[in-house]
Order: sequence, then structure tokens, then C-alpha cells
Amino acid sequence: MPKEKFKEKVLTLVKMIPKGKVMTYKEIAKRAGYPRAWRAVGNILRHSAEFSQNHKNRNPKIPCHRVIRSDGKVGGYFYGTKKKISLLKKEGVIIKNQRVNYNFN
DNA sequence: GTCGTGACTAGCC
DNA sequence: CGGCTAGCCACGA
Repeated sequence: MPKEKFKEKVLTLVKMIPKGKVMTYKEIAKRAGYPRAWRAVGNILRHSAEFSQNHKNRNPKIPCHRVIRSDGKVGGYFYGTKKKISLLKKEGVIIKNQRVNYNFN
């Protein structure tokens, strides 16, 4: 599995996350084929966001805010963690004391 | 080609 | 619980 494919897969998976739900970096990496590439996932997402901002809205927008950490913490966000939390709350995700109640079906 | 970095995780104290 | 440490992978300089 080439890494380029990995990146593509990661982005696709993130895009496939339904509204009101979240997914951990670990799970995404695992589904993408590299169970231990969570770090890279974060990097890719961040880079994607940067690219997105660079090219305004010319590229497929990715709901990076639906990606959280396995610890239950929200994690980071290119536009600010607070913004991420706000968005998640708006979508119906339960967040208590900066911790996310993530549940896969 | 090599090195440093990070939107992370699991394990140990 | 909370803090610290080592391990992992892609990306950019």
C-alpha cells in the first residue's frame, strides 16, 4: 500500500464521517491500512487544512473537526481547538470538560 | 538523501 | 486521574 494511497484513503475516510459522529485518529489510520500511522494522519489532515486555506475553496473540503483523539480529548485543529469543540457541539457530539463522548455504532 | 517536527497513542510512575 | 517517555509514520526543509 503506497503512502500516497494512504493519504488519499485517510482523507476519504474523514470525508465519510457522518454528521454528529466522530472518529479517532487511530481508527482512521487502521482503516487506511497503517494501524500505527496516527501521527501521519494528524500531519496529513493538518497539511490538508493548510492547503485548503491556501487554495480557498477550490479543493474538496474535509470535515477535519470530526477527528478526535483516542483519549477522549478533542485533539488539535488548524483553526483552533475551541472552534473544533464548538462545531462538534453544534453537530450533536457530547463534550464534557473538553472530553468527547465518542461512540462507534 | 538525512534530519527534525507534529492535529497521536499506549504504557509506566 | 495526571504527567512523562518512547515509539511510529508521513512531510517539508
